Amino acid sequence: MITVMAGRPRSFDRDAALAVAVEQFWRTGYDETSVATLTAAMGVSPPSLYAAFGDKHRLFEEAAATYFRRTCEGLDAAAALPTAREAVTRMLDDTARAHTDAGTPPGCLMLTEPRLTAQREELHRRLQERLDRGVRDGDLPPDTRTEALASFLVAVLRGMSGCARDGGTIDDLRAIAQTAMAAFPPPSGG
Amino acid sequence: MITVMAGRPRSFDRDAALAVAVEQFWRTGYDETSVATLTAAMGVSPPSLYAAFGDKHRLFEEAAATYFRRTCEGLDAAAALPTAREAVTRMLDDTARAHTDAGTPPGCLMLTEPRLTAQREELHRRLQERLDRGVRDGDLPPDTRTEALASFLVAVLRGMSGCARDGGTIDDLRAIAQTAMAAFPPPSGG
DNA sequence: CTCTTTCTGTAGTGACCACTATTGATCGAG
DNA sequence: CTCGATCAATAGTGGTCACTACAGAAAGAG
Repeated sequence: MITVMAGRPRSFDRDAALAVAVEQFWRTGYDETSVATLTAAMGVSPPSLYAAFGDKHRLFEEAAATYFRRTCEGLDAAAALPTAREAVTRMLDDTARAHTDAGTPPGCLMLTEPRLTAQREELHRRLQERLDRGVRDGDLPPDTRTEALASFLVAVLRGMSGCARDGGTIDDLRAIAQTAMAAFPPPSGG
Repeated sequence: MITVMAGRPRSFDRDAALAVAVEQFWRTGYDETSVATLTAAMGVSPPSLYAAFGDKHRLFEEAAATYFRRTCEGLDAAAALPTAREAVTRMLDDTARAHTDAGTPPGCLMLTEPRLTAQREELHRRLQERLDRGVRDGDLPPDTRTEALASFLVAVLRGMSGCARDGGTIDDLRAIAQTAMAAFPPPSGG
């Protein structure tokens, strides 16, 4: 079943426009990002935006999903490291870099936007899974409270994002990450 | 020099109205709190609000200062404990309770509101001062990186606030606090 | 009492919000 | 070419925003 495509084709790149929307929502959040600024930044008139993305809320959801997918790729790469400690260390260092990258807005959309609770829960779930694997692999003590440790790590990540939004540098964020790793269980028994 | 007070007196309690404004800003933040909801909650008409508090921005600043003053009282009480470890432990426990108290909005105004960067810097300064005192008192190792530790603690506090806003319970926040304390330097040497 | 001052409520200001009706342009199909 | 379909841009929709002009009410000073 192939849908027949007659009529005038779209004159802008939908993916490129969505990327611009991601950047806007990332920089100023959902509420502070108006449709007028979105259309201006995307180079698209309001009717075209609504035809292509539905409404502001659905555009945000699509933008947030895009952002989350990209974040998870980095997360999976870190999680693939041999031990939980290496995985978490890598994740924190990636975070320090990403949250202060000059080419993108400071901080993290997922960790800052109030309405993205579900994404943060998913992040927590993935973290805990990696920690549980560390327990199974024996590189974390068997009595490790993986859920509390995952909650702690999410809190630290959120704190790093907030620090970046407040103007913190990559070194500030690395100092937080390094200090946080002192709370990570040592490899040899707990 | 005494100012002569003629004219009709104010018909509402300014401090009580301010307390209501604190609660509103705390619950929904600066941008999401409209003057209309403020006047409704405070039981004051718009012109009275503007006569008593200036404008929305100044009302917010006054509300934030009130909130901050109250927070600092608890902070000072914790800081007065004998050792830095006790002080920080108490502060984290107070935070877990305050951020999930049923009588107030979840989380923390100072740690959530983007425009309150100065208050967070002041919090960081106070934390570092208490840690420095711990080093001087000898209950923290002399090589303790107090600035990084203070940044870490602010990050954890912010993470706890965010967790509370996402629906976390007091036990969730206590688990974060307890895990974070594992990163605190042990009392006897570094 | 009058006069002055300050508060109060009603009612509305222009600006911006998310969103859309309408019209005309531009494509593929035949 | 004509025709039908889908796009795009102009120009607005009602609603809400922070904020205020205005007029009447309530107090102290004399």
